[in-house]
Amino acid sequence: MQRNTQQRQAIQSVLSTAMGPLTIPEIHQAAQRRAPSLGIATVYRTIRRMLDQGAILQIGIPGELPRYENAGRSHHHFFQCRTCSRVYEIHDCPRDLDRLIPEGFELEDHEVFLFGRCNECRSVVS
Amino acid sequence: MQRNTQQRQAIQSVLSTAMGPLTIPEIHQAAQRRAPSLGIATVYRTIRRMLDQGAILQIGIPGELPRYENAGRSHHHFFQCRTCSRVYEIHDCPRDLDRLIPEGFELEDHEVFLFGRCNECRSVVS
DNA sequence: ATGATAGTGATACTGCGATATCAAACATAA
DNA sequence: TTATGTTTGATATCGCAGTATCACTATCAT
Repeated sequence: MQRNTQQRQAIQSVLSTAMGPLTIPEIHQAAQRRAPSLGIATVYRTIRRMLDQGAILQIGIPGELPRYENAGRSHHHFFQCRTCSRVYEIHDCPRDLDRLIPEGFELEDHEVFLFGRCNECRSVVS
Repeated sequence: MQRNTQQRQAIQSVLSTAMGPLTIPEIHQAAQRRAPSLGIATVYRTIRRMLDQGAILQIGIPGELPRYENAGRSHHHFFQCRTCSRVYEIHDCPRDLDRLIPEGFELEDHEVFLFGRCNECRSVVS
């Protein structure tokens, strides 16, 4: 039977308050604020179990480590800042994607990644 | 000085006639029709050199090996078939992506991946 | 034709993300 | 409080994409 440990609480808390999907190292670092001794193996184990249970989803971004976010959120896409590399959720979606595909093809799903500079990084004088 | 070998010609030919970006194993397998003894190390070396020279571009698709395509093509996106895993180019683009991003953010670039079933796989009786 | 040298193929090695191992620590039922 | 069995942290190990090595081969200017 599954136990409710400090470490798991820390990881779940980090994922619940995240602004976007996080990598394993990001989760590890953030969760150590609540559980200082947290080891990287526990992060991998916990994330894998949560994936198996369907509690979180894996998000792949080209050329990056896999990221994880809580399941059950509404359909969304991602914006990655080219300065700080952070990933933000976009709660909107392009329309008419069906018109893009060739005749005879069947569209089931789509992913949209936007890249640029986030609010915070733009306001830094460089 | 760079020499024009059978192996390089085979790899360039494969990339020029491809319907979409190819992985290293895909390039290796296809190029072996023209250069049967072609080794995988030569494919890696040649692709790396062509990347350095700007002759090809690297395309990352979430959860997949990197793919490569000739540079200088017009802006396009990708469709991946969930049955055969092949990737096709889409010569069209969603509009109005600027409206998706939050206030204060700056959009520089975008990637769109479509997933579904290609013409060929749909026509197979299953 | 031939010599200089860039390129090739086989394979050993590297880098690194992810997993397995195991003794110690902790959570929970009784 | 105690016993049981799950979880943890440190670290060894694995898997695999990609690179380095090196003897041999092929290209191409002469």
